[in-house]
Amino acid sequence: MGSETAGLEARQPVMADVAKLAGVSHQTVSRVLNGAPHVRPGTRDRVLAAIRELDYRPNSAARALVTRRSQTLGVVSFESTLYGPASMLDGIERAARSAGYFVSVASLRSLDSRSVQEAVDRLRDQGVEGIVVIAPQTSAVSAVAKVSSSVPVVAVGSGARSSIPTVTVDNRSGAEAATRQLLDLGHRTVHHLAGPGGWLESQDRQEGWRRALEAAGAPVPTVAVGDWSARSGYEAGQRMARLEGVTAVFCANDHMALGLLRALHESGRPVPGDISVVGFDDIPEAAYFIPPLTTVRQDFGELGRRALELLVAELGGTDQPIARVQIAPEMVLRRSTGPAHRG
Amino acid sequence: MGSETAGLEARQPVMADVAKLAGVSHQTVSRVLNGAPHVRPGTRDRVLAAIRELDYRPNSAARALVTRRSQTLGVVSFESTLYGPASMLDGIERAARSAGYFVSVASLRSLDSRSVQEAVDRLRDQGVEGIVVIAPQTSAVSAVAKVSSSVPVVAVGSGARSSIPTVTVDNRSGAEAATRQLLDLGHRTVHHLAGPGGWLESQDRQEGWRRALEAAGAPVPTVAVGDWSARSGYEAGQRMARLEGVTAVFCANDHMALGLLRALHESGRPVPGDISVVGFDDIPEAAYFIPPLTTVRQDFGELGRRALELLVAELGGTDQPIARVQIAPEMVLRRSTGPAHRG
DNA sequence: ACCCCGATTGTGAGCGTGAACAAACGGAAC
DNA sequence: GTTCCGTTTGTTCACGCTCACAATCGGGGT
Repeated sequence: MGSETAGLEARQPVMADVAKLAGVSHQTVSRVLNGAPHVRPGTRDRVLAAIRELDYRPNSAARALVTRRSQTLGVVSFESTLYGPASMLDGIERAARSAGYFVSVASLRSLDSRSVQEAVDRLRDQGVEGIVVIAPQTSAVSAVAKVSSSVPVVAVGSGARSSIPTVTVDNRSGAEAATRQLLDLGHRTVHHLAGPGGWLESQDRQEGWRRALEAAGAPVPTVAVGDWSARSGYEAGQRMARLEGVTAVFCANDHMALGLLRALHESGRPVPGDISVVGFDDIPEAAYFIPPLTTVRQDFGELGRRALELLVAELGGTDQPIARVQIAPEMVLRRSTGPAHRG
Repeated sequence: MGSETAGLEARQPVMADVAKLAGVSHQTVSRVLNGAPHVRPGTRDRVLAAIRELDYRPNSAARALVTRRSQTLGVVSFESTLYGPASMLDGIERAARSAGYFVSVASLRSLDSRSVQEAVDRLRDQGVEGIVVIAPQTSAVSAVAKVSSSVPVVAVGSGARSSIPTVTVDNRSGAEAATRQLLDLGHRTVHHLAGPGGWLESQDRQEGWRRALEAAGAPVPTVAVGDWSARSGYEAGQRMARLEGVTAVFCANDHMALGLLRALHESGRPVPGDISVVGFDDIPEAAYFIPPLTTVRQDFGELGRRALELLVAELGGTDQPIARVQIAPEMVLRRSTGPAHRG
């Protein structure tokens, strides 16, 4: 039976069907599909015609089974709702596509090690060939480093001091540039609204800020700490507005800067007339804050792309040393910064 | 050879290895793994122990090959960098996970039909069982409807008048509520900054706005058109600031509202003193605009979740009629709206 | 005319799993 | 003690593809 059972519901055509229609063996079809050499052009054409006619599509599971390659990469991401992570994911996906890979995502509920473990396991169960982790928190990265058995892993957006390859923006030099920029405008010192503890970005940006101040011989004020949210920036801003001698603030990200701007506005402290503000990230909205925000741009898409390149290289086989790619951020000057008032 | 070749690099253990270690047949291992009945508890325990000892993980490709189910769903998304799409993706992923599916993403370069076709094909080649499309533009949705052969498709975020199941926010009633809100505050009429043509959201929100005006017997001003970006909102705002008689503006999204707020600010038109502004979406930043933005909240995560539920139901088999889920949006009152000034 | 070699095509095996069927087991009913 | 039936386990096959190898074809050299 089989061939003559012209069942009404035609099952998906398989390679053998194409072969029969083209009058060749299934192996020849396979050769055409995989671009193998030694196929006579005429034969190839007949096979391709048969493929089109049947609308045949190779079964990826069967292929994966025999080649042991799923053509799939996994992405673990944490707050994928935010602009940064979302952009990195986007960059990763595009790069993966052009490298011939599919992308499967697993988002993290929380940042504890168990949750990371779970996400990575999930992806491994699916048979991904490699994993990109978008999880900028110290704990997540170290959790991943522990887990990384048997599947290559690359961290992106952070994790510069872990045992796995990473791609990040140079947070330290970005923060330094921002701080120096303010000092150059004549500010005696620069206050800092940092990100939450445990995030490498927070640490690095804070360190860059501190270093710039010290290099200039400026006093180092107490650090305010937020949680990246506009709300936390707002609250910090209310506190700072009451402080004496604050003329410049470097915020660890644009969202907190947004909240800070509003708090200063409501407290009657004009920006930049009274206080200058700098952010970090350059989210698309930053140019439309009131006033437009001077900030440090990171190219998240590029980060994602580079991370994927790194992963693909690693998959390539020749195991190179653990790579640490750092991308230089770029200062974007807008109207939230100005010269220190003579005071 | 084979069994005695204790190769240094141990290959991934397979079911047979587990079976041998546990002293059972591979089929029994399979039964344990799939929770099949009729396995003696003692046997199950031995198998589980063997699985743990070898750190065995089932080969998903082999399973997919034989069951013809990949346990994978695809997501096609367009501007996945924006808050809305990113949140929907997040919601989809979470829901998929708890339904036992993996999620594979394919982002669109552009919104033409060819590009959509390409993305869908890509996912089908990967063997996804169903697809969620996050692509709120008319053309994309209709392209998908054409393509949807052989794989169930659900559209989310838009597409309320297509031939495929959809999950959306009720844009019309949201826009109506926003407009009515402004009219109730005493404004003679409400101007509208619409989204770009070709987007269903734009159309529906504009229609809701118009309907509310007509219901109140208010004049219907010319519509300004933006492209969702803050920049376009800014430009529209500059134009509106020069117009006579503008006391209230309903923007089709929060980003444009942000730009509009800045333009009004720079033109010396206080909000809400001179002009009231309402947005749509309630992005997390909206509460920290200057002034905080009154807007219409959509729960993007919920949209994603519902879309996935719909898709899973469709996969369930019993083909139900084409579903149209609409979620009610919610007005969020903040300080960007106030009573019309007398005069 | 015959042999050799590269180009081209076909054949068979096996990837790791689940499904169908068969076999073995063990207790209850007679 | 025998029969019957439900529980438990094993055997065999197929899923659709790629890989290794064998077979065939065809032209150039001798």
